[in-house]
Amino acid sequence: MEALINTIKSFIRLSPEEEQLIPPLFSEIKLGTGEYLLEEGGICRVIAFVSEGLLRFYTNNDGEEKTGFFSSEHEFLSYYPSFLTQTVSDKYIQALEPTKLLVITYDQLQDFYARVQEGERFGRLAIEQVYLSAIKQLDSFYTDPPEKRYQQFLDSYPKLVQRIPQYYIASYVGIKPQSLSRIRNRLAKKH
Amino acid sequence: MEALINTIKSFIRLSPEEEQLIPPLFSEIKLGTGEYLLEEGGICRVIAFVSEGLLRFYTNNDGEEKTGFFSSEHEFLSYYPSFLTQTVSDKYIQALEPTKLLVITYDQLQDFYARVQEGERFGRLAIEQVYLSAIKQLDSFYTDPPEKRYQQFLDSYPKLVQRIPQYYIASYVGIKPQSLSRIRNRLAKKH
DNA sequence: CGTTCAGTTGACTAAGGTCAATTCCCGTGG
DNA sequence: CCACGGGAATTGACCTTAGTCAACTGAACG
Repeated sequence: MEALINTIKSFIRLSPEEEQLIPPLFSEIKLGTGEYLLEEGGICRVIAFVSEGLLRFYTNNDGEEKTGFFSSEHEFLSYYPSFLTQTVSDKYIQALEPTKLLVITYDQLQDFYARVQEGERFGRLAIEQVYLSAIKQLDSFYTDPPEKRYQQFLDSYPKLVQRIPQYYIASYVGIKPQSLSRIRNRLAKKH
Repeated sequence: MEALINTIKSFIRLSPEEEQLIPPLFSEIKLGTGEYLLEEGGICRVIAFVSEGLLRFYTNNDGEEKTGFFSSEHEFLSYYPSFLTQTVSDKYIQALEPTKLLVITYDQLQDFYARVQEGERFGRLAIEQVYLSAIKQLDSFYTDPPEKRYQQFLDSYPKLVQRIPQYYIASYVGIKPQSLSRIRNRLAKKH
């Protein structure tokens, strides 16, 4: 909870009274490995703050899974297209490790917006952050070949590499596990 | 200007007094075909509302242009990663037709946020919109082959197709003009 | 009528996908 | 302690599709 408040404070100012407001608005959820925060056909009812653990966001197209991103400690996580409009989603958010989350519901977030001076501002800044990283990904998909995307993943998340099975990384990069294996082979030979 | 105010009103409520505030905050810019709203090495200093015309957003990677999106009448347009942080960008926004824009600068937008009751809310909702469409594009890049992406472009922007040269459409779809030509050929033979 | 440039077409290349066999790793049970 | 089972990862042969290079067509414009 302390990490959550500090993270919020890195976006906006919080008066001591406002700080008191925060804990009751969030509740803790625990997920075991393989359990879901969001499943196909469900609505993403919360924004989650990861206190502990690791999750992946993915879609299932005709039996083929595509991983959009991974979220680990001290990151906010949601599927905004479903959360913002409170409509049914076709995406999944799954824990890859035993995970602890602090979650806020849509209604409680509206409450936060109403009662915290710079609440709306926080909402805007937070979504800006998420938006910027989505753009960055989109950009990389447009311009970078799989090999470069893999290397960027290694560079950006060196600590996560050991925690994530290779076939999930492949699906994040946008290729099959076999192809990632060949790319790794090629890269290894370069050194 | 009327179209702009109506578009803002589709997001938030505006009191009559607040409505008066809007026009002075925006200024009109005209661009001829081929002229730029944003060039590489520049900072995106405004958010623009397209009153008339058509623009494309693109990057230049080693002499190869990649088109991110097109914007036409009554759409908001900016390159947020540069605008939000007011940092140098490596992207271009170029008019494909004679174009009229209503633009608001970063400072004037902060003014708007401060003086309009639901201003921050508008900022949040607006960026949410932009974010959702970015996600949709990202999703389509992950999952759809070029052929499908082309058909979706035809379906989504039937009116724009005649206004945009094919090689820009190819670069939007993510392939070379030659490949798009072959895809069009294949599709034509199906009917 | 010739220049120019978008668009098409053809031959060939490169890179990821597919299918299948094999190896590696790790945990379980005899 | 070792043998086995199962999923992950690798490797090989072949396929599919976009990229590349280049020639050609066709329409617009002076």
